[in-house]
Amino acid sequence: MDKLATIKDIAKTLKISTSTVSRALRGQPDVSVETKKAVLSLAKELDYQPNKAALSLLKKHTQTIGVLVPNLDYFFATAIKGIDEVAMEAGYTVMVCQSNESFDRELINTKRLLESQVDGFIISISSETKSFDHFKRLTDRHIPVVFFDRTSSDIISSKVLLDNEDGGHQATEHLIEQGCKRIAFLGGPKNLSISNKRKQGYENALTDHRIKKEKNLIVHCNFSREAAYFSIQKILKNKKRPDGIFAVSDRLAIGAMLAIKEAGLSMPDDIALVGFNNEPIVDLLNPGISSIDQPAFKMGKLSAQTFFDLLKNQDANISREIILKPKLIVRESSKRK
Amino acid sequence: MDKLATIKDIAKTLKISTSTVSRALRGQPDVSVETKKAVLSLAKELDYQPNKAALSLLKKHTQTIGVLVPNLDYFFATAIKGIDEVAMEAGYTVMVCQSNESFDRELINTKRLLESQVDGFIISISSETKSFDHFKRLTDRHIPVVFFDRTSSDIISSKVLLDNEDGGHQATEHLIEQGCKRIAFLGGPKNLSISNKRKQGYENALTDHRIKKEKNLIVHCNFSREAAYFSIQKILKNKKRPDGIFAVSDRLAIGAMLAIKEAGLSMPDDIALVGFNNEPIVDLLNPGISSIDQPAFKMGKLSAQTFFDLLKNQDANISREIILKPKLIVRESSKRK
DNA sequence: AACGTTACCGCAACCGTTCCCGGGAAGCTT
DNA sequence: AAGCTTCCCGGGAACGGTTGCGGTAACGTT
Repeated sequence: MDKLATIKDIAKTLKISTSTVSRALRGQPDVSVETKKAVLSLAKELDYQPNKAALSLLKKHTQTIGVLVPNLDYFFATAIKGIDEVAMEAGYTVMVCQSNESFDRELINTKRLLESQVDGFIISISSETKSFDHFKRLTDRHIPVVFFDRTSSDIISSKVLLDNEDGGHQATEHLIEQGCKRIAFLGGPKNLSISNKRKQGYENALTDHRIKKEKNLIVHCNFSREAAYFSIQKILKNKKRPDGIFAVSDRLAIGAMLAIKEAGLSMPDDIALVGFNNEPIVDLLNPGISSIDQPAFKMGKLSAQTFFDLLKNQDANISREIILKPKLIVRESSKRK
Repeated sequence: MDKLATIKDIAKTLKISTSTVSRALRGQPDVSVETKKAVLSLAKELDYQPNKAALSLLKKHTQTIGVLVPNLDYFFATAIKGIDEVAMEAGYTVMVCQSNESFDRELINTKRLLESQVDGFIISISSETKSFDHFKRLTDRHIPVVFFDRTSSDIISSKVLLDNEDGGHQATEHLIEQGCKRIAFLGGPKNLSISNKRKQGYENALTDHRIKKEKNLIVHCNFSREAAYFSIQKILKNKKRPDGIFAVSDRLAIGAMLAIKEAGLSMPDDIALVGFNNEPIVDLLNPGISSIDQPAFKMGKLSAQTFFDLLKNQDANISREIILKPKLIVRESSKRK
C-alpha cells in the first residue's frame, strides 16, 4: 500500500514549514494568499487526506461513536440508520460492532472500540449478558454511553427505551378483548429486560381483567423461529391449550404461527396471535399478524441525539431516560368478528 | 471524559521508563520477572488499553477493514456477518458504513474511512453510482479493495460475485418449463450491474428457447416494494399481459405479488413468479415465492478471505475474481402441476 | 532616525507507542 | 586484572498533525 500524502510532503515540495501548510489547509490567518493557493492546489493534486490517528492523539477525540448491537436484524438495522443519520450530520462516523448475542464478543468489541478511542458508545446489550462490569468501567470513566432498547435496571446511564410493559399490556388486553381466556406468553431469554418487561405488562393485563395466570402457559426460548415453533408445538399438545398467544417478537410469532397451522388450528378463531416489532413482512402473511409497532428509526435518532447531549455536558452528571410509546397494529391474526 | 491510562502513567508510578513498560506489556525479553509482574498487575488495575491511534501512526496500519454497503437489508446484514466472522478471527475490526444508495454518501464514507486509515476496503457499490474515480484512487494507491455482489466491469479489482447471469437464466428457464410464454422482467435501477446481468440471463434463456423478447415486458424500478407494485400494476393493464414474472429481488417480487393479487389473478396459473435472494420470509407467504438463493454469508466470508490474501501479497498485482453459483428454490408461486 | 505595527512564517513541544541503540552492572572466562 | 557475555534498562527519534510563541522583514508613524 502506497503512503498517503502527508502535510510534510506538501511542506517539503513547497519548501515551507508544516505549520504553514496546516494553517493554509484549515483556512487560518497568517498565511499569504499565494502560499495558500499553492498549498491547496498541491493538496488536491496529491489527494491529501488528514490522518485521523494523528489528530486523535493530539486532540483526544476521534469524532467516532462506537455502536454495539446484538445483531443486524430489521429492528437494529433501522435503528442504526437513525443513528447514522444524526451522527453524519454532526460530522461523526459510527463504528458498528455486533455481539451476535454472545457475551464474549460483546466484551471483545467494547475493548476494541475503546482501543480505537471512540468518543462514546451507543449500546444494546446481548441476550447472554448478565454482568455489566465492562459497561460500568466506561461510565466510571465518564465516557458518554447511551443504552437503547435492550438495557438493564442495574445500569445507571442515559437510555432510550420503549415502554415494553405498556406494549405487553396493550397486546394482552387486546387479546382479552377479543375473547381470549387462556393467553400464552412466548418470551425470549429469561434475563433479557425487554422480554421481562413485556411479560410484566402481560401479567398486569391479566390481573386487571381478573384472569389468573397459568405457569405452563409461559414459555421462554431464544430468538429463533425454530425454537418458537417447538415451544408452541409442545404447548398445543396440552389438554388445555391456549386460545391466544402473545409473542415478544415477530420472528417468534412466525414460529408460533407455523406450529398453529400444523396443528390444524385456525387463526384467529381457535388461537389469536399478536407479535412484536411490526416488521414490514408480517402484514403479508396469511393471516396478517397483529404486532406491536416500535419506532426503530426514531429510537436510533434519539439515541444519537442524547449521545451528543451527553458529549456536551460531560461534567453535568445527568442521565436522561427517554421512553417511547409502542402502538398496537391489529391484523387478521387476532381480529375476531 | 477521564483520560484512559497510558504507558506513561504506568512508567511514572513504577519509576521506570516507557520502553520497559512497553516491553513488559508485550512479553518481550530484556525485562526482569519482577518488573514485568509489577507492570502487568498495574496495567490490569488501571484497566490499561493500548491506544490504537498511536499504534496506527507508528505502524502504518490499523487492523481495521472499511466495509461500505448500500444498506443493511437481509442480504448485506448476513454478508457482513460473514465478513465479521473471519475479520474477528484475524484480529481485525470492521468499520461498517452505509451509503443509503446515495452517491454523495458513498463519497463521504470512502473519504472518512480513508482518513481513519483503514487497511483496506470491502465494498458493494450504491445503485446511484455511475462514476468510479473515488474507488480508482484507492486501487491506484495499491490499497487492498475487494468488491462483492454489486460492482462494475469498469473497475479492475478483486471481486466476489454471484453468477447473476446464470441466476437470471435459471429463473427464466424454469418459468419457460412451467409453460410461460410471455415472461416479464422486473429489474432494479438501469445502471446496476447485478440487475443487468440477471437481465442478460433472462434474455439468453428466451433466445435459447426461441421466445422473442418483448420490450414492454421489461421494466426497471428502484428497489422498493411500492415501485414494483406500481410497475406490475401498469403491465397487467396491457391487453396482452404476461403469464410469468422474473423479479431481480424478493422485495420486488413481493410488490409484484401484491399487484397480481389485487388484479384478481392467481399464482402460479395465471402468472408464475420468481424472485431473487431467497430471503427467509418468502417461503411463509401465500403462495410461497420461488426464489434464486444466493449464499450471502459465504460471500461475506470469501470477501474477507480474499481481502486478507490481497493484504499479504500487496506487491503481486493480482486481482482474483470469485464467482459463486446461485440455486433456484422452487415454491408454489411458480410450480404448475 | 527611532519606534510601532502588520503580515507572514518557522521552531519546538506535544499526543502514545515502538524500537534501535547504547550503557551499566554483574558474573564469567582467560 | 583485563576482557567478554549476559541481563536489564533508559534515551531518543519517529509517526502526522496542531498551536503558542517568537522572529523577521517591510511598512507607516512620529
